[in-house]
Amino acid sequence: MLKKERQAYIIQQINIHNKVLSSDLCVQLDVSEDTVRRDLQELAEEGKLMKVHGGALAKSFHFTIESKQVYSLPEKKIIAHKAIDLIKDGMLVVISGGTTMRELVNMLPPDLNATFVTTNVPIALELLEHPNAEVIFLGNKLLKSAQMAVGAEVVQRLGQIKADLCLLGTNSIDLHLGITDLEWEIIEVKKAMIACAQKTVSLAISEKLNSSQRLQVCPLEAVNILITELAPTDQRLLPYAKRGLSIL
Amino acid sequence: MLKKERQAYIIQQINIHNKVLSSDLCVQLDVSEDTVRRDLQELAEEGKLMKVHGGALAKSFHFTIESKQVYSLPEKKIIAHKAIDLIKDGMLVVISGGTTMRELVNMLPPDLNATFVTTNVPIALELLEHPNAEVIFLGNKLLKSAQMAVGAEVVQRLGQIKADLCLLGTNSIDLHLGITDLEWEIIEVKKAMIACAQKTVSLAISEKLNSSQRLQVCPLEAVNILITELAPTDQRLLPYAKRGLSIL
DNA sequence: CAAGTTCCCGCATAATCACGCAAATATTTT
DNA sequence: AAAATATTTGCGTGATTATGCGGGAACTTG
Repeated sequence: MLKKERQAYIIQQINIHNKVLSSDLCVQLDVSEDTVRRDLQELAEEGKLMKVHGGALAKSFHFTIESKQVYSLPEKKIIAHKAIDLIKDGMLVVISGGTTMRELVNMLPPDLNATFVTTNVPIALELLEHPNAEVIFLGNKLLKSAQMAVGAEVVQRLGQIKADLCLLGTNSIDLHLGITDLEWEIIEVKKAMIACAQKTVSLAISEKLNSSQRLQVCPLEAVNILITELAPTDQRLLPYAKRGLSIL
Repeated sequence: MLKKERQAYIIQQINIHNKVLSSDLCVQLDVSEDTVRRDLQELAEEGKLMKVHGGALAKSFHFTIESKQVYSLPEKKIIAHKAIDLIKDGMLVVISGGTTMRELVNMLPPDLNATFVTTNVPIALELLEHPNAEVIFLGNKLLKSAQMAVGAEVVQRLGQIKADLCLLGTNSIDLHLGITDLEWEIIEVKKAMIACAQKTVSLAISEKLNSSQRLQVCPLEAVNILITELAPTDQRLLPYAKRGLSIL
């Protein structure tokens, strides 16, 4: 096999998977690791990839990683961390949008092998960076304000899914109305998300507690788990625990 | 055996296998390696192949080795600008992915009132920034390498659409196979895009001209308009014009 | 911090290449 | 047709390139 061929193969792999491992390549290409490393180095010098310990990454991959880290409130990280523990290999997870959710996707362990269903464009993009996640985007008309797909199509297709988990970014939650939101079209989708999942998890910063908007997504009883940045024993969470929610 | 014969044979082998080894050729042609090397050098000077250490590669091979462009080239801006003129108020436009297309979306005039259909996540995100564009994302399983939705669902839903324009980011186009691409799933979607639109526009940097990949998206005749960064009168575009494509 | 990878460096080997020259072949001129 | 000229080819030689291997440094991970 010619050197250029090898290098073309490497680039191809990079374009598909966003990364390559030297150890994989030297088996696939049937050459020594040194040769692979030399190839990677050359390609790196030509600016076609980014060499890292153990292999190489697509250049674009690195950029998106660097350009993240902008919207990271420490509270959101805590919440995201708690929620990630709920996701196990093989699960089908429906997730909504929001910056907390983006943080969560960002922090997903790379070896996690789960399938994610979403209607939110930035979330989908973030999920695509994950090496092992399978991503399903339920599309239709996109709502600009929420950067997500909405409408009957989406609701209908959600109805055809049986998910293990529904992770809901939550704008407002209180004891009377449960989860509420602003726009009719968003509510319809969130309702469908909750309906199709076995367990519903609400992710909310503590400041969103005890606030409400006009339209109800679901009553408090429809939520199984509530995650905030607070300790589960915090005073403010007590009323929610009494209503039967698990607090994390 | 005559020199011309030998060289014709070499070209033939290149066309079949996309590569030749000097060592193979000197056995097959029963000449010394020097002769083979001299032939390859000549053919390389004529631009008919690409000489590398140990043999030669098809010219088209050169393109598969190019990695994703991260920054937008000025050529892409020229192309985007030409394409934008084709989009009028009230149109339904199907658009594929790629950096050129992203450039295009970015440059859309803010007062344009059109509807866009896409299956590409970054494009959708970009379109959402536009104040007046209506965006429809056809979703399903997402393909990581292309950051786009693929599969039967998408193809089927494209079939239900009647679009005015299909803007195709083009990886490879040549006179023989028309538009070609790398992955099967991408081709299926692009085919459906072309089928549902009244006019198909191919956007391609001139370096993509006369290159081909393994899988055919559509024959040249299915393309109505070809846009490159070159002047429409450029020599390199003449053969395409003769085949009935409008050149912009 | 300790084990296991991965990396880097220099060297040995083998393949490939470039160059000059002379023999063979083709082309042109006389 | 013979001679002169030009082109092509093969081979020898030495330079260049590609690759694998060993050993020690550097990094990763638990």
